[in-house]
Amino acid sequence: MLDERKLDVLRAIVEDYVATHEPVGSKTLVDRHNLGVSPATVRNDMAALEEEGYITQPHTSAGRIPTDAGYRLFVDKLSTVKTLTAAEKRAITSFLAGAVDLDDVVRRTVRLLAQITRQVAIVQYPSLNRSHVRHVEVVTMTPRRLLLVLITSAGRVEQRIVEPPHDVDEQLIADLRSRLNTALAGQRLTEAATSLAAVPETFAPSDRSLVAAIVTTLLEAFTDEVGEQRIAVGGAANLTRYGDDFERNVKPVLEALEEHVILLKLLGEATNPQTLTVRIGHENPYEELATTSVVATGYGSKSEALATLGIVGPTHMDYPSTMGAVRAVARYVSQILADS
Amino acid sequence: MLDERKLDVLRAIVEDYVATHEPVGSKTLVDRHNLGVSPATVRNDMAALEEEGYITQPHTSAGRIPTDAGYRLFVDKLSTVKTLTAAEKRAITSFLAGAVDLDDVVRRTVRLLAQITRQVAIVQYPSLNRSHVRHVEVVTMTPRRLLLVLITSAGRVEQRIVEPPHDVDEQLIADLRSRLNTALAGQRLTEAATSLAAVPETFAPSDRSLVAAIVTTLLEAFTDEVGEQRIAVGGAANLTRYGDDFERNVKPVLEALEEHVILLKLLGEATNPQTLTVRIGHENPYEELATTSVVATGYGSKSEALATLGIVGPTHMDYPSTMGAVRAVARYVSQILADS
DNA sequence: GACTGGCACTCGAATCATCTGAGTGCCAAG
DNA sequence: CTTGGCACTCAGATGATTCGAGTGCCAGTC
Repeated sequence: MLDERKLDVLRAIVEDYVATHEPVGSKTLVDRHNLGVSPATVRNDMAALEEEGYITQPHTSAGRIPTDAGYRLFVDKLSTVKTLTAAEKRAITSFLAGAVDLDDVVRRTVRLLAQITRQVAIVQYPSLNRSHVRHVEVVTMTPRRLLLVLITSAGRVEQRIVEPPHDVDEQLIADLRSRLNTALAGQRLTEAATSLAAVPETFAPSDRSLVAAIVTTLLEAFTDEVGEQRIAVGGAANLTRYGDDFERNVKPVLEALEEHVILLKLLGEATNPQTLTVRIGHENPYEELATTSVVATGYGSKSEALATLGIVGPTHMDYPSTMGAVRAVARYVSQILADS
Repeated sequence: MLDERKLDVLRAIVEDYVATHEPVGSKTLVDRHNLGVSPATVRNDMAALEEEGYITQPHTSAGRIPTDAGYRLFVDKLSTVKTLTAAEKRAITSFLAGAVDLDDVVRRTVRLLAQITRQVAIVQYPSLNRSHVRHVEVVTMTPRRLLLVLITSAGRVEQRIVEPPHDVDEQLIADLRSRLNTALAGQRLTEAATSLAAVPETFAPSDRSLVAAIVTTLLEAFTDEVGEQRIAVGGAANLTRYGDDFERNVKPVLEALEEHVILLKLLGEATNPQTLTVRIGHENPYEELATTSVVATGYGSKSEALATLGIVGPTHMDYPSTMGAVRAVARYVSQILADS
């Protein structure tokens, strides 16, 4: 049905349209790419491609533009992910290496990704389902006010204030602190919740109500921490490069960026950094984002992804470069995280 | 020069223009506001107002629009800050009350502010110049790897990893922990840095190199913490309400939102929550933001501001309502922070 | 059978002329 | 000082016209 040359034509159309953002006609196509055939031939091929639904005409006497299906075919079969230059790779590592803590890594990653791809970048904070309890700290601020601090292996810190029903004994706190750490340290957050429930029973009945109060709050912190899916966004200024139809193209994206729930859905399930997810136009789950594509991938470790990062941009983006950049950034972030 | 009625006319022009975003003429003006005089009279007044530089004509045969100076006069003399309805106030308090920690307070505040004002909201995290050391924790992760955790009175947590030159003794760590807390707890971050310098000397010479390494890292954390000026932004989708001249109006703002340094400068010095800073069009320090106004105020406590929050919007915004909302939110956030 | 040059046709976008009306400035009268 | 009246201005809307990139199709060529 579609021979080699027709695919070449489709590839040329996509590349041209992405570069110019203007419908591309048969003449310009043979001028710019050396297809070795005449415009008339190309026109025949175009007719076939349109028949198959890969390209379309905005109006009768205009050139063709790729459809979502056209981009899809292009991404799947007609292009290869572009690898970054050595200089770019160096820039990435040195920029990421400067990070001081997890938050900083994420912030830098977002910035970096937005800058390289010149698109809107989205980075999900490392998910904590799989992270471990590193340390639990109980600090007495005043006799009636305790501060609980939970530190996880992903480097995140969760803190809660507890106001116990009656004054607390410093000795009891020290005891509690050590028992909590013995019971929980090294456990996954999800398991830790279970272990936690058993702790109050090990105390003398008179202390149990107090311990229970503390444990309850700590438990809340655990579940919050597991459930929370934080996200960082950057490069919104790149939306100006979308083209003009502001209302239709830019507004929905801007709105989506405010709703982290939507972003999470857009990013989708975390995959390992080898696999890139590309969702083109209508393929993504929001009607309003029909002119928008998402390129995402997991990061965290070679085998198991901790979280997802990616970019959002117009369907007429430069997929090979963008995909290359997203993949590279994901790999380097994974590396940085593994090292620290 | 400008009698009472001329000022009434200016007020009417501003209110009308803000509502319609269209140049307002003498006829429509007398129709909509009951000024009690004829269009011809209004025209004379308008001529005077234009002479004085408060209004201008986009072109000869069009109505008038306020200049920056016109808005300035309106804000300073012709309007009163609009107070919120009881329902709105209740909504604010209940929304803020649900916050679990400082980060959450800030996130909620941004969202709230963006929603009420329907503008882009900016909230600076409480500045730490004035905050105190609440607790310092030293955790042994492996014998050659320590985790330092600094908790401040503003509820922020800073963490660092130290890899000491040789294995550490658990006893020494415990000792160090208690000495650090005795020396630092309750001190302001800036003072604490000084006190910190004296700590190594109190240890036996053999331990000093180790202690010094830890202290140096902690010191870094202190200065980072003091210097860092984090900012949260929200409601960018409201930029779509700017009008149409995308390139000129929206793009610069979107770009500014990425640069937190610029935002900090826009927000300006923190004032107490009673005082509202309004910077109109050219008054703000960036040429590109000439069509943009900023409404900001400090928050934190009645007398002394911890940080600044505010909104950014088109010069033709509804100042009385916006100012009312900003002021109200600042007050309620201050209250929440004081309570916790 | 695949490719090509030629040609008539289509139709959006650009150009230009014209019209319309909201809004102005000014003046003379109240 | 205010007002009705009036001539004037000019941006924006409307409509006719042109222009040209691009198309589909066909007949001829390799």
